This record gives sequence, C-alpha cells and structure tokens, in this order.
Amino acid sequence: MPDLRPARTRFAPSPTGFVHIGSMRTVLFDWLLARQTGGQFILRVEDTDRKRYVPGAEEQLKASLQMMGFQWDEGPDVGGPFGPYRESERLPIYHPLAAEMEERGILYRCFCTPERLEAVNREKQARREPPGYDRHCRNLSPEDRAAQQAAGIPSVLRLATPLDGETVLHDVLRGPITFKHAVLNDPVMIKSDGFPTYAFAANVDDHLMEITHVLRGDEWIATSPYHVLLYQFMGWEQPVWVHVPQVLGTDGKKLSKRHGATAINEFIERGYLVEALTNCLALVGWGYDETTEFMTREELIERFSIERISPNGGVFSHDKLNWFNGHYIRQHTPQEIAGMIMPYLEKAELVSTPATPEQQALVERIVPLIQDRLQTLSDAIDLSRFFFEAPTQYVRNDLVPKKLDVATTKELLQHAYTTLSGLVTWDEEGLEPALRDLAEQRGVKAGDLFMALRVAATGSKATPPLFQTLAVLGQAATLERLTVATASLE
RNA sequence: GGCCCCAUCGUCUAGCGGCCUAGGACGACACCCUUUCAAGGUGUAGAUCGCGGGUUCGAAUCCCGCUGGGGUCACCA
Repeated sequence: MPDLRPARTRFAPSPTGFVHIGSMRTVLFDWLLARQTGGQFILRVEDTDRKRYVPGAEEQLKASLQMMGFQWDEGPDVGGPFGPYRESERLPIYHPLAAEMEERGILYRCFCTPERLEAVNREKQARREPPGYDRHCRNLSPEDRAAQQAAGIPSVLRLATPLDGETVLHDVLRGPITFKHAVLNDPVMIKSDGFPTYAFAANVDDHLMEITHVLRGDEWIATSPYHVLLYQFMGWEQPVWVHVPQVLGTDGKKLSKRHGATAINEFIERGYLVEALTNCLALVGWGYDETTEFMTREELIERFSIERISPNGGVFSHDKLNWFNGHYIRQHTPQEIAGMIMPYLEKAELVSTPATPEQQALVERIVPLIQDRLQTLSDAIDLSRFFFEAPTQYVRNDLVPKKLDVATTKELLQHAYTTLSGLVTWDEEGLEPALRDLAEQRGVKAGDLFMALRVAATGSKATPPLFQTLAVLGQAATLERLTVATASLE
C-alpha cells in the first residue's frame, strides 16, 4: 500500500503555450497523489525566461487545469504559505541564496561571452570531442574575478560540478541511475540578466516549498544529476524522484500538432468528457490491476500508486478515448446530455443562441435517440441535423430499395403519404402498425419501406429507429419531406 | 557521436522464476439482437514475450552483449 505521509506535489510549467495531454497526465498523477495522502497540489509558474514569455499562456494553462478539475491548493491567485508562486517574482529569494552558494564555492562566476562559448564548442567538435563549457572561469584568481566584475563585464553563476566521482539519481520507477562526473559540465544557474535557470529555480523552489515528490517527464533524467548535486551541496533532503514516461503520438513519435489534437482544451472543446479524459489518461502508463478499465475519480484517488507507473512510454489512443467517452456519455441522463450538447448545436446554428424553450424541448426529445450513438458531444451536430434542417437533396440509390425500381418506390411513397397523412395518433405506437400494414398491403418487405421512408425523412441511411424519429420530427415535417423526396424520383 | 532511459498482440497493458499451451481492454473481423446505424451480447484472428548468449531442474520474468526506439548534451524549460 502506498506511503500515506501527506505528499506535496507540484506542476511547474513554463507559460509558453497550452497544456498537452502528456503534461496533463503528469498533473493527474500529481493531483491523485496529493489527494490520496491528504497533501497539497501546488501550481508554480516557471517564467524565468523572459525571451519565451507568451502573453495569456498562464491564463490558458490555469483554465486547462480547472477544466479538468485539478484545483491547486497553493499557487498564483490562491496564494499559500510558500509564495510567491511565480518564479519571476521570487528573485529576492534566489539572490541571497545564490550569493551564499557563491560564497561557499558551490557556484562560481563566469565572464565568458556567448561568442567564446560558441568558439569553444566549435573547437571541441573539430577535435571530435563532446561539446561543453571548458570551465575557463572556474579557476580564475580572486583578483581577476574582482577586476572583471569591477569592469562591469556581464557574468553568470555556474555550478562547480565535481571533476571526479559520480552522482546517483534514485528514481522510483527505475532504481539507481549513475552518472560519472567526468561527463558532466558546469551548467549556468543564474543568467546574466539575474534570472535563474530551471536547474536553479526548480530545485531551490522544490526545496523551499517542501515538495516531497517530483513528478516530471523522463526527458529530465539526463539533467537530473545537476539537481541531485545541488541538493547534496546544500545538505537538503531530496524529494522522491519520479520520471514519468513520455506520452507519444499514434505513430510512436513525440506528440506534436501532426497528431491532431494534443492540447487538453482542444479535447474538451471537441466534446470529450472530463471523466473520460481522466480515466483514459490514467491508464496510459498506469493501471490498477489486470482487468479494471473504468474508474471514477474517487476510485483513482484511492487506488493510485506511483510504484505501478510503467517506465516505458505509451501512445495515447484516440480509439480508446472514443470508447471511454461513449461509455461516459451513456452514463449521463438524457437531460444532462441535452444541456451538454446545446452549446454545440448553438455553435452549428441548428438552434438559436440561446436556444428557445421550444428548441430545448425538441433537443430533449432528440437526445434519447442519439445518446447511444454519440462518441463525442460534437457528434450531436451531425446526428441531429436532420431534425432541424430538411434534406437538401436525395441520393436516388439510397431512396430506392435494392429490390425495387424507381416507379414502384415512387408509388410506395405516395401510398405512405396517404397513410401517414391520415394517421391520427402521431407517435411510435401509432406509426409502427400503420406502416407495417402498408408494407404488407403493397407486398414489399417492411425493411424496404422503412428504408425508403428513412431516407425520405432524413436524407440518410443511418439514423435512429424510424418510428421514434418520425414521432419527434412531427407529422407536418414528415409529410413535407415525403413530398419532396417523391418529387425527386422523376 | 558521448551519456542516459526503454523494449510483451496494431494500440494500452497483466505478468515481478514454475499458476503462461502468455491474461484483459481498445481496434479489426464474424455471429446474435434488429427497420438502418449505434448500443448490448457471444465468439474469432492477432505477441515463437526485439535478437543472441548465459544463470537455473525450470525464464517473458535474473545477468551480459547486440539491435531497435526515445531522451539529453543552451545564459529553454
């Protein structure tokens, strides 16, 4: 059973764009762990790169988390005891700490220009050596250092990585991972503009904010020795490191725009339910047991465990998402679904915005007919369109049953018109016997008559059951469409 | 290229030395239900567990090598 100490987890995105499903899955795990243990889920905005600042991205990102129902306990706006939660606002916290580290020799000042760094790399590459900083400023004399600083030469603070030995990262999913110091470099911790890099800010903040479990993408494994080193130099207790595997596109490649929707808000907008998204996401790289597929949010909270996260990357399957979504759509009451699809019908201009009471009543009658057929909420547009708009044209081969010819079909539809226009009780119970009788009288298979009528009334060969459909469509509309369809058979 | 991670049906996965003639789910296909399409039910196909060596009485499960895929080598996160 999982460790029940309250966990403090965090999602620390840089506000550069939308939240894609891979990140959202990490958020899910973070959130589940916090909820399960009675801990806190923290949102921290890593906006330390002013060049990559994207206006509105933070709002976008917060909106996505809220759409999914992952409310943060501490973070921008809501605050908390370890604020501020926007790293750009934490410079007053970073600077004294950086000064202390410089004092203690953990960090050292480097005056190398970007041009020199580039030149060094070019040379190394020419000699077929791995690229990387040559530690030129690491052994500067105190006098040189003072002189350069006095001269106002821009500088950065670098981590003085040990030259010998090794650092071990203890990742819960993979066990110990050893990195030889010889292959490491001296990464920049404080940039020349005074802002920290990820390596500094993320780890300082995780420590200061008392984060107990760091869940992040496994692309961070390679740089993690620097993070571990920082903790060790400062004598801080390390968090539990959990490098979760990548979520891949359908072709097994890294997720990109080429795979269709990747941003969580796109899925929501296209009519995927939060329950389905959550359930499906939880099952990419994690599973409760051999057979369980459906789990509520509460069950997920209860059953989640980081030990069962699989270390290998997985494809996020749209097929499976569709299946989950259809399932959850069927779980809702027709009234609930009516409310959920209304925005889609409004947007498609099938109903007015807002819908009139008459339109709402109609939609409520339509939902029971299409609910089983919805894979996403937006499917409701095409599935219910014919209720609002008469077919504009007919495909003759669809209208005419295979065994019948045009003339016979036309005659059949004319008889149907007579039967239907004389019908007093316009509901399923009234329609079915009348039409079955008609088929028998005319000597055609009931199915053939029904298909001709279906196409005449809806313009489509695939619809909900005919009698229910006609009942909702109404007598006047049905007869009108029948007339047009019949006329098209010239 | 160096370093690191990963490797079971098309996909998500179960499996943590014998219960595996490798289980489930999605998808595919077939049948049933049925006025069409769905939903639902039943069933079929689909992995010689990437390859090669070991260890062991016994390996998908442990070890080594190889191959393949991915990540990372920024004053980006």
